[in-house]
Amino acid sequence: MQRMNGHKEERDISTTINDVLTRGVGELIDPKDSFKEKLLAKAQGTYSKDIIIKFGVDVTRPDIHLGHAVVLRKLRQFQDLGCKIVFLIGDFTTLIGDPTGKSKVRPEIDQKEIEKNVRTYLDQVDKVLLVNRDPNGDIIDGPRFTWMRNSDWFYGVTDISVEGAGAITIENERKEKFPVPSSSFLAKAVLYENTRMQKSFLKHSTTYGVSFVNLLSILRHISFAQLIERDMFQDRIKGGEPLFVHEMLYPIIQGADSNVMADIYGSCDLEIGGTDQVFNMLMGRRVMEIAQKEPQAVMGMKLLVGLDGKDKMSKSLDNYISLLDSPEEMYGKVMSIPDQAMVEYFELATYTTKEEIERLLGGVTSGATNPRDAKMALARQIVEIYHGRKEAETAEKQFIQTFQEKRVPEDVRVLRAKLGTPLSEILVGGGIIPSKSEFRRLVDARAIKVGGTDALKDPYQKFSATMTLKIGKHEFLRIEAL
RNA sequence: GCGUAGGUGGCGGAGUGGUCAAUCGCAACAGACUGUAAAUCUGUCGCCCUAUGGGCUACGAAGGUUCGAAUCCUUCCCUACGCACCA
Repeated sequence: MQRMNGHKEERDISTTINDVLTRGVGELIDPKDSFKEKLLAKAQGTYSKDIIIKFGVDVTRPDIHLGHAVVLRKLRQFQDLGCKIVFLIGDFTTLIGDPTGKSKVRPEIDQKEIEKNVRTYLDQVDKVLLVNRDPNGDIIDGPRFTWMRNSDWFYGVTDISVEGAGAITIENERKEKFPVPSSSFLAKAVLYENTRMQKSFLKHSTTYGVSFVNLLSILRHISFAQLIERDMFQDRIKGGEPLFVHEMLYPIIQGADSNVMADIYGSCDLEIGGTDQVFNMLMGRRVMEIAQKEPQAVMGMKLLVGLDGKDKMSKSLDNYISLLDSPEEMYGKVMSIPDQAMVEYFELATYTTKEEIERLLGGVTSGATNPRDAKMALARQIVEIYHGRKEAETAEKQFIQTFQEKRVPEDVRVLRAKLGTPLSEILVGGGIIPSKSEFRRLVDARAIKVGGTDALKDPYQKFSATMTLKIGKHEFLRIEAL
């Protein structure tokens, strides 16, 4: 009996693992299935080491959107299989700068901005992942999750400056204070975010530093041809566009990250990212091989298209659904995607089984199901994942009332203003409309409706009594007296 | 280092002394139609001003010529391509 049960479980685990390794996966590089075997062994309790999974975070845009969530949700599945996720915050790489950006920002300012972004980013993580936080809400090193930043090893001590001489001090058990020289490693640790530098890293700091010499010894194994074989680089060269050396170095630096992580955690078993990151992640394999370590497996997740149904979801194209969006916003945004994008959204953004997806979309093709209803099911499910069932139902109800029955929603944003203030001023001041010129255009286009029905015609109209405005397609707003 | 071609609005790309806030395409926004889908059609698309008009800021940067400059001159910065240098 027991033996049969054991068999059954084994098969279940194996199916689960297969599913985790395929669903939503665009590319998986795992020669000889060595990573898969680790997963199996872990599930069976025969693998005692941690399975470390690296995810590189770009902190230039801290909002997590549904596209990122595709990867995060995959990471969650790995957590459930017993793996440890390590976020590698690419703050150093970000700081070197995106060459397409025109502005030359001062590093100190940049560093602050990055710091803020790191916070924002990490604050959202537990929408999907299992993390441990201390009473202050800061993420602490846990069995299933931790994070680190590559500036920890790419900065040299000489890169550190201190505001005001002797600003940094340490205190011993006898409450005696000692100034810390700004050039010391400790000062660096204190300076950098005051601070959570990985304890394990601090202990071994000196051994993991990525010195210029070390970097060069890696570089001498990688040829120019290997680097520029990347599509993106080829396109640029053919297009007569500039390609800077540091950009070519990016993949290698990312690879060095994997290598350092393997030093710190004992291994770096898998790196996950979008399919657009596969080249970079493969470079991690290469660097690890050069350093004579077991190379990481690489998993490239399919890229989720944005609301336009064409380009990949990204903040810069403003075609994204943020995890911080309200249930109503989220629901509405999902409804606005083109029908063709539905399959992909089901596969990448929900837990709906393959069979269920096929059934639903089969119904749409045959005409038995209204595409709208399939999409509503999709929207409901996505909202449910991030906000819960109740919120999802409310959002759906409100969507129906607002857009199918054309009623003004009950809880809308409220702006308060003094009586007699021109509406234009209130809306621009409240950040609803970017400029007064834009306000005038909207008025001319009859795009602002009072009470949801009558178009506002007078651009100079002043605020006289509580009113509800509909601006454009989906912006509702109430103005109340101050 | 030398030479050639360039640097214009979110992107592509016109314009080479006044009629240029800058043709056009894409993107975006709004209206109509709809399922807040797609497609289509129409309008808008630097900022400010109670405006069929006026003002301000902008064509890599800084100066200059001119009544007047995105357009001419000078210097500087940046990019691509070629040559040279170096092997």
